[in-house]
Amino acid sequence: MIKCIRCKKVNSISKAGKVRNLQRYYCRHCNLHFTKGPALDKEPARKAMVTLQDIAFKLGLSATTVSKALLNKPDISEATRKKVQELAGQLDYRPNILAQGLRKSKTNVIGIIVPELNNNFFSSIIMGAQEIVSVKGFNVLIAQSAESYDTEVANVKQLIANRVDGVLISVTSETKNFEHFTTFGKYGIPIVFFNRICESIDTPKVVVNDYDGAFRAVEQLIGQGCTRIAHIAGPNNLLLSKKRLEGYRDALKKHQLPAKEEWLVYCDLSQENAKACARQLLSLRRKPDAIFAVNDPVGIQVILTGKENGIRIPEELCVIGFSNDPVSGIIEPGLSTMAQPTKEIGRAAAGILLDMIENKPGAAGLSVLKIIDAELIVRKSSDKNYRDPINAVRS
Amino acid sequence: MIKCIRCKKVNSISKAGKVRNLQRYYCRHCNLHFTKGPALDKEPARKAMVTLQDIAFKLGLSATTVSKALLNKPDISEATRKKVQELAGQLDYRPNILAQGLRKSKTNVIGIIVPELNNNFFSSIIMGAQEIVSVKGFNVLIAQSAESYDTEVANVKQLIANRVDGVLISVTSETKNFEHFTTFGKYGIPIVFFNRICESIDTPKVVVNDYDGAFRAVEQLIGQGCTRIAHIAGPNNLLLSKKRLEGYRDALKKHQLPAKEEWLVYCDLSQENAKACARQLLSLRRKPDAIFAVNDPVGIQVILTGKENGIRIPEELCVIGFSNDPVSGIIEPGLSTMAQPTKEIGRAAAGILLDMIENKPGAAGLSVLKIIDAELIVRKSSDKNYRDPINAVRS
DNA sequence: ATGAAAGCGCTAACAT
DNA sequence: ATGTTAGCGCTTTCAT
Repeated sequence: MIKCIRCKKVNSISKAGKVRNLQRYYCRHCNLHFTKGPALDKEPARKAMVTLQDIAFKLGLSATTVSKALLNKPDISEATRKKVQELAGQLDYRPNILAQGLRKSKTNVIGIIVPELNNNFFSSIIMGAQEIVSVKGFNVLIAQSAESYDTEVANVKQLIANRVDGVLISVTSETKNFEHFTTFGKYGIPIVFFNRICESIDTPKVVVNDYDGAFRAVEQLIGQGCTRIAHIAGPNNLLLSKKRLEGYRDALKKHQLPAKEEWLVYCDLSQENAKACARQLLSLRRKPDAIFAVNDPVGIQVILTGKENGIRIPEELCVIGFSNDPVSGIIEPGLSTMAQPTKEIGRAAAGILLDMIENKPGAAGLSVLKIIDAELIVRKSSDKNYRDPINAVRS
Repeated sequence: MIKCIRCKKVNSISKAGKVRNLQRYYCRHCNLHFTKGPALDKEPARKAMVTLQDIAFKLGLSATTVSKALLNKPDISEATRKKVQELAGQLDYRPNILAQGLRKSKTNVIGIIVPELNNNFFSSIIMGAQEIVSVKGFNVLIAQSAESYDTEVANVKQLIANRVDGVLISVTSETKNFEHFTTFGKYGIPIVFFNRICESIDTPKVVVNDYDGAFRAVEQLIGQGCTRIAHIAGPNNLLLSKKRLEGYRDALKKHQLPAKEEWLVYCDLSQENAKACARQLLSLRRKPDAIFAVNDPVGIQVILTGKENGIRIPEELCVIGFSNDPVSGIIEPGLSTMAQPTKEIGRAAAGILLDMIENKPGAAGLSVLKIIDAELIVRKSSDKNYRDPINAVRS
């Protein structure tokens, strides 16, 4: 009797043709096709991994000698070293990382905690970090907090259980208590914060110059003649929100522009809430003529909402964001923004973390703050003189 | 003398204020701020991880008994079990995953090989997979092939060296030889292909119905009255490219529309090449009145290129893509597409992989093909009757 | 119901 | 220059 390999049911199975000479079946319960193979030779030829012992045995040496030879220790004869390395190559020997880790209390794995993997900003940073650590033989374990404090606490436990050698962290938008991160410290696991950092923990941090970036963004709007400039800020517990808000306020102050209470709204960074914030600002009696959004996804919602309400951008409303999401270059009008060099942030954070992992002793008791400049990118959304490309005029 | 903790230089250091009562320094060479802490109590209070031994000792038991109690083995008295579990909870005991793995030859880690992390389609699939495997206590190791065959081969080695228990794979657009994947089989590591699958390896696969999706996409264009329908296909070694091409051809055939040679171009899926393909099609003397793009990123380049050339979409040119990238709903005009349920793909592939990992014996010698339907989403790019939202008319 | 012993694969300390 | 011993933390026989 043929059973579904998923649900084990028998009566939902029907034959479904043949594939490469094997009878194919279909389980309508699971919506699953599967093939019953020729039992694959019973003993599945499952090659065991090659170990030091294997090599030692074949060469009539001890495992120790082989280990030393492979690690290029000085007290091994050239001849032996060569023999060993050659055979290891032939057999495609890979040291068992678990055994190594167990022995050395070092896993060669770093963890990364990000709010959301599914987000260009964070995935790019991860790529940058991976680039750096992989050349040193480190693997990356990614943990997603999904912007949830509870999940973030669980992430910490997960990474500790995995005995990671170090962790890169960008905190949740709802994290106000940072107690859980100190657990890493207790176990001597170094951590580096990036982007969304925790001020109160004395450990290295990598950020862009949020204050300066915001300041310049707002000055760009001012340069367009905007005088009623609103700001959709991020959650107040995020330092970057505070810094960008500060930059916004100081830019207005410098140019003696009003900073009306009603022109400042806080957003939890969710798409829905961003839209709500945009609606709120755009339905004001004393409507702003420009909006500085705490980040691009929010800025994009502003543009979308503006368009839905028939507001002409940039003529009636200038918009600028922060981060330079790829969508910003595609949406129409293009969203001006302060670009963050994501790969570089990832690389910098990873570099510092590796330093800490490698110079354990020296690294204790010092804290680094690496500040990377953001770059202004002006697109149509905040450029009243913007001319559409010539060849598009025809349309 | 204060040295930079990065470059170790002494003469590029200047004082830079105080932070939380600590002297802050700045290295102009590295553009780095750092603080010299109070040496953090010399012995950094670095708590060692709690082990079975620790618990056993405190309770006057053997490690064996503690292990059994924690694993809920039947031959332990209720009283002991309770005592042990309580203390373990108090001490926040976490079994050492490496030791467990070494002992059981099982790491509880699955690998995922994707072309690019920085891509909504793949990152969403990873999220779906992670969701499923994490509840069973598995971790995910992500390897990026960067669309490079050589990197993919390296990824395989990396994952094997990490002794992963199973692997989810979506192959590179340039992978023609699948030899390297058989290495997993040799070591008894189960693999599941998704999306970009390898036909020739007898192992489970999860895909959307590419043929049917393409067929319906093209029929949608035909329903708009388009008769000169072009296709930007994917690399020919990808099965999904072939299937979508087939669906395209059959839809044309069914409706007795011409399938001109010059209306079919192949794209390597890079943004630059996509743009080039779009240009090529749009500069034809006998210009197509519709383009079916193998995926959304390519479709987006078609729209962008069309707009650059003053071609009105959808009036002069209809466009449809595949996958439903978030950008497709934002670009103007909105890009019609066949949506792929990414999370579901990830979940399905992960579920099958876990089955294989858990029923090692039963799983050998059978192969599953799970086909998920794509869903047609019509947006303005292929809807000649599209009406802009009423409240936008004002603009 | 409990524990002693062995061993997963590796490496560092200590002989020889 | 090579090998012996021991142990990282855990689980699995196999006693008791």
